[in-house]
Amino acid sequence: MAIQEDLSRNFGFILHDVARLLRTTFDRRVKGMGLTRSQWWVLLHVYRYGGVSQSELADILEIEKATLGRLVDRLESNGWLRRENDGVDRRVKRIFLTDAVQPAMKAMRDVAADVRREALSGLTVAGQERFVDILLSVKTNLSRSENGSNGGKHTQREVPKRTSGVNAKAKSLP
Amino acid sequence: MAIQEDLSRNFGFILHDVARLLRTTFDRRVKGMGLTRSQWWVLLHVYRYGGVSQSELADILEIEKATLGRLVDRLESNGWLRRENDGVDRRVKRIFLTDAVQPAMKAMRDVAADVRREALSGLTVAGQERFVDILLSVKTNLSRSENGSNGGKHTQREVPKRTSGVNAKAKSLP
DNA sequence: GAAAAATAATAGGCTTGCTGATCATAAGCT
DNA sequence: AGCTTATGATCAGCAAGCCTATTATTTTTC
Repeated sequence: MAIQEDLSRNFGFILHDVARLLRTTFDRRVKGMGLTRSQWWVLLHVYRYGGVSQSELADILEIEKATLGRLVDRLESNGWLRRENDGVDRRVKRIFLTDAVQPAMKAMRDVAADVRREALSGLTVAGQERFVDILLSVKTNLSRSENGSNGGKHTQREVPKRTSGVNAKAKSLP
Repeated sequence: MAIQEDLSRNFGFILHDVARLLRTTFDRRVKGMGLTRSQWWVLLHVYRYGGVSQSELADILEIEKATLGRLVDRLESNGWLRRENDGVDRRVKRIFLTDAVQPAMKAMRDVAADVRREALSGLTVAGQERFVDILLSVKTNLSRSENGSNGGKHTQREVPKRTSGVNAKAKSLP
């Protein structure tokens, strides 16, 4: 009788569970579109910050540079984006989307919207807003606690600096 | 201007983010305890369902049998648990905790409680309850939508069947 | 009772996280 | 200028998800 009671209203486990359910539901529906969720997430941010360098992008996505590197490898070899050497700093490679990307991103976006709508069904709009408010406050709490105890790294990041103005079109999403 | 507005109050992305923050905060604090979060999660359920078979456990944890198999490999080789052949069905291997496990599990549990407390700080008890209620309703929505669209698998699972009564001590947690 | 179907565990391959190390290139400091 | 330090990208190795076989063994069906 010990654990079951504990876990059934334990917000940590439930949150973990809901996040996973959200992920797997999405993944199941986009399987076969040629893009994984992580890859789509990368593309979404390259769209927003076109011409970003890999390090900047890794910072934005809050993943390690090595992890991003392999993601970019796959995305590049599947033709979704290309790397270009920076003209000034020869260590830097900048990322640009290819044109092939638009329809797939639109499709993924639509699936995401569907899943969200289904997940939130039954909640009033006001209830959804309160839900988001709570999530944001939990996020703030955790970010603060991260700053307090560790050596930094992902914490206290600046807004990503747009070092290159190239491809800085910020229009509506594909 | 397009994406940033969309994502900043997009519950899917925020939830994903908060769940990750929760995971990484926990992981950072238990690093060096000799157990990962996933391993701890396995042990927790073996504690609850002692003598469970691997397939049953994979069902309970909602992970693939192959994934669990490798987790159990590592846990076994580090001495946290042992496999025993079932006396009746020779395909089955049952999992039992070793005694070494108690202190580590207690420590992990304490960290989890700390992280939860920090995450929820600023919310009233009633607010926390409402939060959990919303999460549970989202979970229900997603489970339903999963049942509707896919071929089953993790969906519509029965309560794990206790085929073996061995080690069925359900006492307070370590 | 024997063939067919189902189930338990494992193996192997792929993705995506992490870490730590390495290499080339820039930047900073006498 | 030259030496040291910092940075950008990559590599290699581990963990833990997924998926699709494969191999024993059981269960079901005829």
